Amino acid sequence: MTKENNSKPSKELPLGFVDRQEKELLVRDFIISNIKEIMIKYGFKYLETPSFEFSDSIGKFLPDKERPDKGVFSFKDENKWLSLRYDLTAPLARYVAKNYLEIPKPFKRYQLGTVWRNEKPGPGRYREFLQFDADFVGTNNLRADAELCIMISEILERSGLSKSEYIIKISSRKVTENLFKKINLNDSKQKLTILRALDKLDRLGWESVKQLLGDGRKDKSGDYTEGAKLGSQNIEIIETELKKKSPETEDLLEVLNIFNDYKFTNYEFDPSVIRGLEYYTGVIFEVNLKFDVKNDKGKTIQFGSIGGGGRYDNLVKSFGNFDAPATGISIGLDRLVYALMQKKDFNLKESKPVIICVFDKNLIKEYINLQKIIRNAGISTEIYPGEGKLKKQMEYANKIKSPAVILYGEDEIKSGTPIIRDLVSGIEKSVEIKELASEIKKII
RNA sequence: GCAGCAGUAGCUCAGUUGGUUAGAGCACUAGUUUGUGGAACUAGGGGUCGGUGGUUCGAAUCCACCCUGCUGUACCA
Repeated sequence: MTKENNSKPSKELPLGFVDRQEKELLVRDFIISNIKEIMIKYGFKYLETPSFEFSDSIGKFLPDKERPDKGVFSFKDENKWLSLRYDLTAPLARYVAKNYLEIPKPFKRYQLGTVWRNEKPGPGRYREFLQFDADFVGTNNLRADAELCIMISEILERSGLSKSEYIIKISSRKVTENLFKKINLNDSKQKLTILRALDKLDRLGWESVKQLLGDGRKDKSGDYTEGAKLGSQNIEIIETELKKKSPETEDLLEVLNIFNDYKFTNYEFDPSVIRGLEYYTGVIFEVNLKFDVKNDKGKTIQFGSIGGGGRYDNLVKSFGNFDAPATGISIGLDRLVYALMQKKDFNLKESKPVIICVFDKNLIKEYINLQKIIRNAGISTEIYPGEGKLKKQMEYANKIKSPAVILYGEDEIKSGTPIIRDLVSGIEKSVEIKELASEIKKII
């Protein structure tokens, strides 16, 4: 791939990292501005925490305790290990534990920030991405969980999705706990395997999931996954239980009541929603898109959910002295943007300045004057920033999709009437300087 | 991690029984137009054919290993 000699720096990017261009960034900014507005409306505080944390601050919650560093980027500073954060929830728990006595209880905060994961990237998934989190800390009230779902719907709809294009799937850790009781299962390793299998239901379907609950499954590339080794009777019990269309656990019944009070309907109970396997303790939810997402070659890809969350009542406690139940939601903003851009033409304003052409360097004062007049009128403009002939300047204007060019050579300066060339129609118009700005506005 | 497919110019790709200085379209540069973009025409630059090693008189082409990318799968706190 790299054609450089070893002596030259590589122009390639590390695996899973990407450059992002204006078009995408503008859509992202648009969504962020919606989020901020809605967060203020819902009464959340804005917080920022650093990109790095001590590794054990985020690592002590790793489910795989034998390899605490797997999946994160870390380095050793003096004698301490630091890691780039892999989510915004662990830093929040750390922040709450650190500032517990000062903050209001319950504490509602939202955060926007880049997170990093040292794992294999997939379609629409990178190793560096922007996340949005909103959490309630210090309350058991299930209205918090319900309101998170309602709030995220408002964000999605404000950003351009209709009700038919997304759904909030909701379940509870308690659903699967009851299930394990029913089949008399205590082996925690086996439980984990079962949860992981069920989590794949919407992607793989019942046939494959039953294989994963039993002996194992071979995927279409030929790779084999070991199963949970359940007997067929237990598998059937699981299937019947999970095909139930309405929830039976108390927490979910209450959340559904609250949804009803809010007249919120764009959700569905789905017991196959599992999510982050270890620290969730109660209600869990997932935000799913209901349309196909394609990659840049036009192929439909397995996109998965764009976010989710749930109740994690023991996370803050694990830091030490303070016990605070909590619930929160995370959205992968870059993924949301990626999907949204396929659905909708946002037509947001890119930078497309009117170009003032330079006929002669000695006339630069004249051009600065025009530039000042046009910019003061609130119009994006620039004096051609390079060097070269008029043709080259026109090509530049065309390339950056400039709406118009200002021609002001010796003749025009003599008469004090610059020419505006409309780059879409090609029509040129000679105008008085005092009408310059208003004439440009007619075109753009 | 495992598996399938792929890697030839900036981009999209052509290039089979291995044979001279490796091609096209688009893009780029200059000109046809000493002050006019998007079209056309002319000319030009750009590649140790992902890398290393091997087989051979001779390798983009065959073999081995490695690297990178895409897709699926595992993991995803």
